[in-house]
Amino acid sequence: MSKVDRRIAKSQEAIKNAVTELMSEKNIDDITIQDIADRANVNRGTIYLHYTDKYDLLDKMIEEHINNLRVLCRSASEMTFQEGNYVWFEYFERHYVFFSTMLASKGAPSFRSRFLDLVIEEFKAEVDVTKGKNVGFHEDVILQFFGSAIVGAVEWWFKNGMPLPARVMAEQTGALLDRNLE
Amino acid sequence: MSKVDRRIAKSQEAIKNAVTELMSEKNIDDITIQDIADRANVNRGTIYLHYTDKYDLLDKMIEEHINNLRVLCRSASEMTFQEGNYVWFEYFERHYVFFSTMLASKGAPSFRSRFLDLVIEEFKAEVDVTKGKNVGFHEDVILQFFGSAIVGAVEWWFKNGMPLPARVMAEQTGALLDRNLE
DNA sequence: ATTGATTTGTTGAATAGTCAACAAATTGCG
DNA sequence: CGCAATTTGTTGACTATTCAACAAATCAAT
Repeated sequence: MSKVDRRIAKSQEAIKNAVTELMSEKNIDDITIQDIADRANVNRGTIYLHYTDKYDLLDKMIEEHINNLRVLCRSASEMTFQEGNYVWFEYFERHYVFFSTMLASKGAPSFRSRFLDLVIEEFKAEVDVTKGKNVGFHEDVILQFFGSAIVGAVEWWFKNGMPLPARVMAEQTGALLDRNLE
Repeated sequence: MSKVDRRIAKSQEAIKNAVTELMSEKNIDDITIQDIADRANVNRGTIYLHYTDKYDLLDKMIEEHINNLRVLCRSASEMTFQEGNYVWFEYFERHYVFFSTMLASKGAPSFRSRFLDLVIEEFKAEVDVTKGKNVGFHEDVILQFFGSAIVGAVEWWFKNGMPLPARVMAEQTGALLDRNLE
């Protein structure tokens, strides 16, 4: 919580927003540092002050989103799957541009698996899958199975331009998880 | 023209936007410098770096808008009144929050007269009102008459929440001016 | 009027951002 | 391929912004 200098916060915010915008327009490899600087209204040198290169910047952005989701998870640990999922889907909605380009085929190929890892990690922490209706199953099978399921649903949601409200997505995926994991 | 340090431009832009936002929410006298700094996401000291106080800041904003309108006028000097007015009304529309709070009774009482002065000044520069259908009239009477007319129309437009598109306002006021001044 | 709280305007030191210039690396095209 | 143009990453000097601290001014209510 140590107070970050306001200038740093503003510059990084502008830079990250610029990247997400640009990524919805063209492939990451076709984006130059100068493009980012222009869009962010920041001197090119400022970017090097915080990131070693384009990919480091993207990595840090991914890292940050993953971490925000992790925090959301912790704060929602006492909720049902339906409520908890809604918190996630709200976050997705708020960062639509980022997630939809990230999950689109050529955003950052690594993102999908980072995302899946997080989902599974959180399932593992929140649910004891070896009790109840899932006795006898191998834990990793269960986790991989339902982790992939939820990630796939999210992917579908973005690729089809969020055809359902976040609330509905949360309720339906939540219900499916409840039915299988609680 | 590109010699203003980027940081100065960004800070001033943020500060001015913050003020227009805040002015649409409460009276200028109820706005503290800290309010502005918070909204602009800028240190309080930064404001004093550019403006001596709240009212100086507001003055400079007014000055700038008046001047922008003046420049627009020059660049539109070869147009008909209808075309030229459209340029103005587009500018009004783009800065809706500012103009509507400025022309609202409690905005800045001085603004209306500054605005009227500009309109008259530009009429004087663009139109020879003593020729044609206006021979025999006193120039200042004509200028004051039609200056007030256009300012009043703009005022009405803002106070009623821009009930007509800028294009229509420009066409109608433009036609009325053409009929009387050309 | 006397309090206590908020806002103001100013200071000085620390630092983030700017800008221009540079060489090295990469791209792209005939 | 080879060459020109662009992009990259780095540097150093300069300056705008930040932040915390301060006393003075203003406000609000008893």
